[in-house]
Amino acid sequence: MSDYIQTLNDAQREAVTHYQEPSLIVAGAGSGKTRVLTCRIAYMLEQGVAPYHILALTFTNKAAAEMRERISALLSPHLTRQIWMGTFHSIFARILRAESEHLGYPSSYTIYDAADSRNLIKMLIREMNLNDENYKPNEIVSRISLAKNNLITPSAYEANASLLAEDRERRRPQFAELYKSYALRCHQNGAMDFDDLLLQTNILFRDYPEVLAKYQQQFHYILVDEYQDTNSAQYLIVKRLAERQAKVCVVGDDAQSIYSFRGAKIENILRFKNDFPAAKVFKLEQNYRSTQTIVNAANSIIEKNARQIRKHSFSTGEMGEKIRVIKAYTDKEEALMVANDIAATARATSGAYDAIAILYRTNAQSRALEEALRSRNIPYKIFGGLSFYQRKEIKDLVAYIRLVLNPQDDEAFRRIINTPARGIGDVTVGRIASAAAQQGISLWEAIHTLAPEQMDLRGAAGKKVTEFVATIVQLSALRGTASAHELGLEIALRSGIIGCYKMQQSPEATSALENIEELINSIRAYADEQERISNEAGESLQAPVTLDQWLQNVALLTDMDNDKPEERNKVTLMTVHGAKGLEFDHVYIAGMEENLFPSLMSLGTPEGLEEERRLFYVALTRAKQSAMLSFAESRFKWGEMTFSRPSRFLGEIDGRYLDLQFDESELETDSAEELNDAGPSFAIPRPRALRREGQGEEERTPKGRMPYQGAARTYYPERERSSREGATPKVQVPTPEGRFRRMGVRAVAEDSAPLQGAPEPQASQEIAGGLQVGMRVQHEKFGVGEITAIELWNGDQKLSVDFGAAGRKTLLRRIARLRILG
DNA sequence: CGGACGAGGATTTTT
DNA sequence: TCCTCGTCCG
Repeated sequence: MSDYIQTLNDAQREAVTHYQEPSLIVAGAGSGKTRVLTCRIAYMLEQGVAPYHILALTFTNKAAAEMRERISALLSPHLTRQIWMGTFHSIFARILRAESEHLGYPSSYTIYDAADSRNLIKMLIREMNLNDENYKPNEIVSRISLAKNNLITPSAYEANASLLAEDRERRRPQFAELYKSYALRCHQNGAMDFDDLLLQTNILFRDYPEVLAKYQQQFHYILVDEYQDTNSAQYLIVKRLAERQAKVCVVGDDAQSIYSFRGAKIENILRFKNDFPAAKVFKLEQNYRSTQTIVNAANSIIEKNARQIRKHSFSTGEMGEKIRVIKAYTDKEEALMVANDIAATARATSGAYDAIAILYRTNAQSRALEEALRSRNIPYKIFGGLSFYQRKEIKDLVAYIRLVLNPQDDEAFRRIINTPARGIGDVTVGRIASAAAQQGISLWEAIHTLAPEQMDLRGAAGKKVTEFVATIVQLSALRGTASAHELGLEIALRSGIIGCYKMQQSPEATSALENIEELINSIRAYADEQERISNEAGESLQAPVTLDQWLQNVALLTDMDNDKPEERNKVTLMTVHGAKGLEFDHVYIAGMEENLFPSLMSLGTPEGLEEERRLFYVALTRAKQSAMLSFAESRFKWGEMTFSRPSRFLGEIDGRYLDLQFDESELETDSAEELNDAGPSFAIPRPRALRREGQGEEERTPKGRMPYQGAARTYYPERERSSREGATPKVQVPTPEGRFRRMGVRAVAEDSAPLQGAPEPQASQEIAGGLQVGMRVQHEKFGVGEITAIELWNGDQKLSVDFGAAGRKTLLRRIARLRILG
């Protein structure tokens, strides 16, 4: 038996060697899931299974690449290469290319990304004269996506009375029509969106049994990674392929299902035993990644979920340090405290920044953290935001390539017909479009085959269009002779994209040029790589790699894969979603607040809350050695100061594993209130009211007023009157913030000592009884002032105090230590 | 046609 | 706050 088998634990070994049976491998966080998967495949190959009978499906290119690499390390690359291994999307994109004729698509069909879909939808909404109020492009796109993921085709949609009724209720009765035109237009353009890759595969397998049979015979073994994240379309594909003979093995962790908003169905893994009654269940429960503290704490959270496959994760590692929980007054202070702690951690680990990650629920939280890290000279890299392939210059260049390779691609055409600006505006494009529609041809075919006059174009417009045609024709002619990257470079040059950025001197233009260069290099790298793979496998590539092949590949790429050397040894900042599958020695989870984590949007349903809890579970289990959780009592959100309470999740962690660096009562009371506040409505009213009132006041407020005040709920007319003092508008927010910041730095500088300024545990009623409008109070810094307004806020009081010369301040009762003078 | 400016909207996002 | 979209004007 091979060495690698010996190194597995019993549960892992069982899961690896029982490859002849349909299996569900429930793999807890850090339980060596990838290892089991790769060993299982390697073992199968060793046992004589032919690689081309194996289908291994992942969700990310990265996961597929990693697996391929690891199997190659165990066995010959030649074998590994022949495994059908890749993402759902790339594998079925490939199958769809081979079978495209059945569905009436060109085999070189284009793959639309999210932006393409959205643009097309927007255009259709405009064409159909649907008002924007009830037909918001994003909503339409996501509803179409939802339909496709649930295998509802346009005609099925049309025939579904309850869906139609739903649309009528939502006042968008023409949605079905819109969906139909969208699908039709995609088909005409020779394009599939991401969801189509799965939907069309299902249609193919449904309508062409002989095609299905072919692949059923092809794949004897089907392995699916991250099964908890499969959607209905993916589920059905797997089920269909497995119907005849294939042994299905799915690997996943229901506790880490965090993509329901993209159609993932946790039910797929929960009900796997029903679908495959013969399946054996293997549970990998030993966590090799984290300390006992972290594993136990994570267990104590996930226990609260009703729907799950019960398992007991355990660690035999060190107990490890407790999970620290810290409180900050503002998001800025939170960021500084985190940064300071990271500085200390890095010092203790001789500057191993890459062992550290800061995770957060929303990308918007990254800014404050970034600033704090910069101020402490801590190197960091940030994920999220625009990916390489979403940048304008890249999308433009790719659109040129698309059009050169697929003349049907109207979306690409529209994108570049006037990019860089060449004087072909909406009017001209409109005329081309109506001529094309009349003839039933694509936009490119129209300008390519029709004379300008036939499109109602004369003078300058016609001439410009003719020039454009000439450019594209020239480029098309190069297809036969130029290598892939030469053609790419020619396209970049002759399209004028490179020229237009070279003319500008801005840093943006420079970076755009660099990106273009990188894209062209990537074409070359791709071709070289393909060649290398062939050589390694002992085959010779019959034909040189074409740009078509690269394009088909690139549409499904994201830039998560390539880590540049200069990005090493830096602290990682990313959303919790982005961190799935990763691990770090030290993890900081910021923004542990109600309505943020768990997100406000998720609180409407119990399922939503459970998913947030799983998300938190994912976040915590990224940590190998230590975790620190933080929350802020106030936070800038969309330019407005908002106030929040600590996340209920903090209260859900078994207290034995926590090291609270503030008074425990703050957690208990807050989360207790939250839990008693039954029903889904509790989370919604407060912010709504907040925003509405804030906006209402804004109208009456001079411009430049700080949002801190604009957001305030106004119970007392005094407030409004005092807002007349526009003389010192700007000092109001910076001042309290500056105060908090100083306090924060001091608190962290004192290292592990409890935070200064932690409020005395005091019932809010008592506080309310203690203060009244008109009372005089003394503040340690601002001196003596008079209370002009009191608002109740999240169980605390927000005070407006006029300190005379020192200005008018807004303070939180709990935070500001005020002496009452009477 | 295209730049400039203001209003409005803003979870998470493997493909 | 910050990004995107639509409108207005040169």
